Amino acid sequence: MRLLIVEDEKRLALSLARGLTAEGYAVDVVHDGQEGLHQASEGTYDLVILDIMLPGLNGYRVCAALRAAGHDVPILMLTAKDGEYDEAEGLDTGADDYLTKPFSYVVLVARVKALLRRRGQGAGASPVHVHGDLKVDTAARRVFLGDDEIALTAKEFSVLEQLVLRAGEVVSKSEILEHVWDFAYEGDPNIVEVYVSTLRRKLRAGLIRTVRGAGYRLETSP
Amino acid sequence: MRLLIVEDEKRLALSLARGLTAEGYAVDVVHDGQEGLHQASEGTYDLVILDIMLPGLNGYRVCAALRAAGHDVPILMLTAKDGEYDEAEGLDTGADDYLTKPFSYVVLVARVKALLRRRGQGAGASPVHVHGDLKVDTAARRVFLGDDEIALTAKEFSVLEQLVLRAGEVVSKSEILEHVWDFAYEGDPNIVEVYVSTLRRKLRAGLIRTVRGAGYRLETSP
DNA sequence: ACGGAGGCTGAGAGGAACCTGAAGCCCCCT
DNA sequence: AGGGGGCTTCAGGTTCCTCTCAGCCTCCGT
Repeated sequence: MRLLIVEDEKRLALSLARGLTAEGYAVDVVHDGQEGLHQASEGTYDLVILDIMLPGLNGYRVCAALRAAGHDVPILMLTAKDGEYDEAEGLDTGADDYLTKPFSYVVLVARVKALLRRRGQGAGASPVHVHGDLKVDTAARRVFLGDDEIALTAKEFSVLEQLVLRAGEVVSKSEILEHVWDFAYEGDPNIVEVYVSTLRRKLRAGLIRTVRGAGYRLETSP
Repeated sequence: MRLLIVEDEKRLALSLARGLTAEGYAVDVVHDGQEGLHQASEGTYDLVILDIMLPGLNGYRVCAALRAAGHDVPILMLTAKDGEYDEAEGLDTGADDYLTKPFSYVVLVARVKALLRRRGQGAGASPVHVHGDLKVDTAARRVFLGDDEIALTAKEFSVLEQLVLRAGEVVSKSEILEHVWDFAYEGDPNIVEVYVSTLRRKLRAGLIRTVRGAGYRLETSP
């Protein structure tokens, strides 16, 4: 993880750099806005820590210029004293977060980690199950086949979920019934077949294999 | 954000609860120390407001017991008259802040916010959430869509906040109810739908997606 | 090859889940 | 005490799920 610190107070910059290096990040430091913009534009950083009061080009400008150029690197703004930071302007220019000096070192590290985590969260944090080109995100309740999102109803999703959770194993119809419906379900057990049929049509025929007399199995390898 | 008020003066408790509810917090009230300890031990509160003079078990005891049990929820102590509060004892038992009655409403709210903010920082939570052109600042309780600030009421904001905090995931109606209203909420669950409807009108229709049979999901990518 | 059990699937009735405009209530401010 | 804003309830309307049913297909044992 590479961080860029744009901060003109050399003592502070150095101390931050030292600390963040100790946390395991690769840290570069520049001392004015112009240089900061130039460096950050390389697009090789995972996060930019940006002071607002800077010689040359102030933090807002740097931030706005980066966004205008299409960079979506996370930006953490630093502001000298309470009130200096104009929240609306900060948000407008596209900063992701801000910290008011003086801040504790612990807080800074926490924010940096939070921003990096948030950024990396596109797919990582939620329980996502992948089997071949099938991707099932149980937190978002979304299903992808290759690049296409497949729209499933609540029951359809729940049935698929049962199969995915035990991918490669045979799951019996009664197990699916008990988990997706109720233990007390009184209806036609055929309902499971109906949903499997729908899933095959919406996804791909070969994905859910029937094991006669036993149940269904989600294929794990193509 | 869920708050617990432990206060035996019913009039005061009620008035605090009312005001804090208006600020957008979910508030529960209990009237004696025993019950307060019990409730707070559930660990579902983000902050506890604790009177010192209480029937059953006084505030110091409740506070100490909570800390002894490993709970680090922020605690704001209330004390009847100047001098009653023994600062050393309060700090010893692990309170985070205290207020001397009579206090103004504004001061109370400010302290509550400060404690919650402080906690949020330590945990690495960041107050600004950006998803596409939607920007939500949970500390300032402000919302921007593109360049325009959107005026939201307390409840509207709280509902949106729940969705933003888990952007991309499905949040069920009952989860929203429990966090924004109370566990004890007896009203029509349809209230959530009403607020979602309002948010869609004030923000943009496509932003909050209904996941039938499951809940709502804030869209993260266009 | 044949029969039967197990499995598949299209169609449609019925209803659950959801949306939203309207109206009442309550609190607070003037 | 009047008015306004926010919160909540309610009910009508709409969408689209769910489940049943019935006929057909497939597999397997004899």
